Amino acid sequence: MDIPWVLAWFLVLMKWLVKQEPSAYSWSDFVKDGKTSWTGVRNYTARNNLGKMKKGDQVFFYHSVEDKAVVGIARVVRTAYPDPTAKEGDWSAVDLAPIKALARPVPLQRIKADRRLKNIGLVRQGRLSVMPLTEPEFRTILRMAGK
DNA sequence: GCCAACGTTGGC
DNA sequence: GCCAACGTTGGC
Repeated sequence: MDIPWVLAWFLVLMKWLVKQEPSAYSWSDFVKDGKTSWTGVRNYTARNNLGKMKKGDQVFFYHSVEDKAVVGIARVVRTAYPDPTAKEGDWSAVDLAPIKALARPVPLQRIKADRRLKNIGLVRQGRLSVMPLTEPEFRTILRMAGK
């Protein structure tokens, strides 16, 4: 049986979450730019996750330190390429573009309080800056944001 | 290859 | 500002 190509494509898309300190680069900076290259990742696990991103994947934008909340959704517009800001070493960047801000940002506190989200990197590995989310995890956060 | 020392991130 | 968690570095 053939799967319609639209559905097939939907099934392979992955979900991600990236962290950024808003004092360094905020969601509003991102919206103003319309697109950005996600450079500066210097952690192997995070870099490997960047490498798995596919064009069209959806990515939550999380504000660390000051806000501690998921504030928006972006999409991958260019897959991994060598990070131009890396003077040495094998580091990667991707290009992201904003889709939309969440109606209500989802604070870390609420994420931690939800049993369905207890396995996400944000909770289990606090320092990881680029992490995958399962489809249910992604939808749970989306629902918490109130459509 | 082990592990102590050190550096960084990020929540509290 | 503190500190836990984690990653990296470098001496042995």
